[in-house]
Amino acid sequence: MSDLLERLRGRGWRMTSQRRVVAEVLDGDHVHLTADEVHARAAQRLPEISRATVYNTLGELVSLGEVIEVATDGRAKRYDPNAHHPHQHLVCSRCGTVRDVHPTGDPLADLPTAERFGFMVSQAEVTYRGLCPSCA
Amino acid sequence: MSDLLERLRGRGWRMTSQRRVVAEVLDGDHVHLTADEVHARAAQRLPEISRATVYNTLGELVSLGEVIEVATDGRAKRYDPNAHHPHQHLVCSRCGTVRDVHPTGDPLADLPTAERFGFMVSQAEVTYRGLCPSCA
DNA sequence: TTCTTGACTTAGACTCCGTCCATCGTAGGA
DNA sequence: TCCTACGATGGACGGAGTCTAAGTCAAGAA
Ligand SMILES: [Mn+2]
Ligand SMILES: [Mn+2]
Ligand SMILES: [Zn+2]
Ligand SMILES: [Zn+2]
Repeated sequence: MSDLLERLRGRGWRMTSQRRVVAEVLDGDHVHLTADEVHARAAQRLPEISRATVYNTLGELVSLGEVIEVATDGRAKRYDPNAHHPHQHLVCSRCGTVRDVHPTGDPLADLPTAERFGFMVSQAEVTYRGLCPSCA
Repeated sequence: MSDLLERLRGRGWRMTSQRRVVAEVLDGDHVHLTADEVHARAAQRLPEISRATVYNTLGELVSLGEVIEVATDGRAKRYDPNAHHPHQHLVCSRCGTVRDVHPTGDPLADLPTAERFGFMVSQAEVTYRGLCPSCA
């Protein structure tokens, strides 16, 4: 993640303290924070950072492919910096905990042409649901 | 779907005109309406039906397993009466159109025990994304 | 049939998540 | 050092969904 800042600079980003702090908050694996959680953690280091800036920065990171947006069912989207190792998610249906998982097999290959209805299918997203050890 | 009303009566539901109309609107396969679309169609037959009642009825149908809730990424949830034939969804990333699809293979079987982290995994939901013929 | 009652419906206020906008500030090149 | 276009700010705004208090009515009892 330390080289994320380098990659962004290389793409012509102005390096502001706000963007630096958001990138720092997203450091690490198995991080799946909501925008407001990112904002809260960023605000510990940079108290006056605004929600709008967090949303803007997250949106930019997503469209650069540096962060993945994970939509979880009615609640706020989560932002996942683990964008360079494709994976799927296992979600606890009770408490909402999210884990990265790596299933075998390619779900895209499991969708026959006859079942594509002329769509240009580009992505298959698998969400496993169940009860986590603490909730079971 | 005609026997849906029977099943509901059997479960002790009061049969109101509002519930009847919502059930009628959801009749058919490949129906994936938002709550507001359900409300609009229901209001053609029963002009004074309220949004709250539509939400209540849809929620009840979901928890009875008669309708499936399909969360599509930031937009409004869609309600799918095709609950008794398991299937997955193909979503247009541009216009949001939803199609039912039937992939081969079982994604649950593709998740090794070592990748389950002690969860009691009970469900795998696959969302295929791409551009529909009109959007491509 | 009429009565009774609690389940159901309603309108609108409210919450949550996210976007937009006008204005201000500043990173970084000249 | 100065300039300016890019970025930050906060507050208004919007869509989707929930909640509540008051009114209505389905359906069983008599
Ligand atoms: Mn992840
Ligand atoms: Mn469907
Ligand atoms: Zn849990
Ligand atoms: Zn489309």
